[in-house]
Amino acid sequence: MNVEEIIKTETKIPLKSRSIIHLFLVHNKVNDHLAKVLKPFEVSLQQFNVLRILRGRKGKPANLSTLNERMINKMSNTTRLVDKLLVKGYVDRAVCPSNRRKVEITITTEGEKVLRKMDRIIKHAEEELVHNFSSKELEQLNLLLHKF
Amino acid sequence: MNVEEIIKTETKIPLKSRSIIHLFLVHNKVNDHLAKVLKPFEVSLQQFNVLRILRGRKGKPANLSTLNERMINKMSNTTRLVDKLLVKGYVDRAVCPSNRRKVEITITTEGEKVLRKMDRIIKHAEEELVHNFSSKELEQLNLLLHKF
DNA sequence: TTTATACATTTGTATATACAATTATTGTAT
DNA sequence: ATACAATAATTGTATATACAAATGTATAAA
Repeated sequence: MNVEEIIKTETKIPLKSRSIIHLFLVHNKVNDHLAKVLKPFEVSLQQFNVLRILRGRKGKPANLSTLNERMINKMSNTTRLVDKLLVKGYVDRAVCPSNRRKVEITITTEGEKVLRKMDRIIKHAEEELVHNFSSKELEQLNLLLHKF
Repeated sequence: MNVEEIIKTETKIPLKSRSIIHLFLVHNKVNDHLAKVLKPFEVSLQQFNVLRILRGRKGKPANLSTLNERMINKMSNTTRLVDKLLVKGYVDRAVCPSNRRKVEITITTEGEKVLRKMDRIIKHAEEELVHNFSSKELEQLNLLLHKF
């Protein structure tokens, strides 16, 4: 993935800008690919992440704020995201009895079922995406990303 | 930027997934920051990129397909993006005389003027974002991103 | 108790984007 | 010249998102 070639510029880009453009290009590639493999399930990457978070809570319900905290893309409208999962039957939503301002969101067994299917596909996609990397290189990448 | 801390999980994430999540987190941070510094100009990062591409053509007009090619986020609706720049007076649009299917988009002097202002701000923002990196580390990051 | 403040979520609005369908123009084969 | 395919851009539709404002509930102060 050569940056200059992809964005079709003849001029050499300064290192700092180049790094950031490179980051965007790679993110787009990864994002597009993951979105594509989730397409058959008719869920977005965001929705998939919400389901994963809910499963990670092992039955303990999550309210919207905690959900938001754990999400990769902090977004303001988690309400509508959960709505989508609700109509698909993948999550339940109930008013929290101890604090009626809050809502309690849990994953349904149906949600867990499709999530297991998605897991396999996503795992495979991730492996494809990083197939050029050795473990050592991935460790190195994480160290560098950590500097941002 | 510790991944597990940010997404608030106790369980250790496998290296491959961790790398991808890390990539997303960093991208979000960078994207948010750049969008924020462009906010006062009321242009999106995408619009800024279009202006930069047009300037790079040094007067030579660009049509929508070439514009699309050079954009970081390939998007289907460049038309509407250019519309926004048009109402701001930053670009001109004309039908290509030699091939009336095409349009010719050029940056206006007003567009160039604001672009120069944005350049300074973006340069500064980029330097802030990578301030923890040495040149050598940035080179290394680029090499690793190249593997995607 | 009333009032104010903080909290948690929802809703409204504008913009962004993905994808498909449509329009207009050009090139080409017969 | 006509028909058909290819190209370039635009439009329609559904969904996504950012941001601000509004709603409803709980807590604290006077």
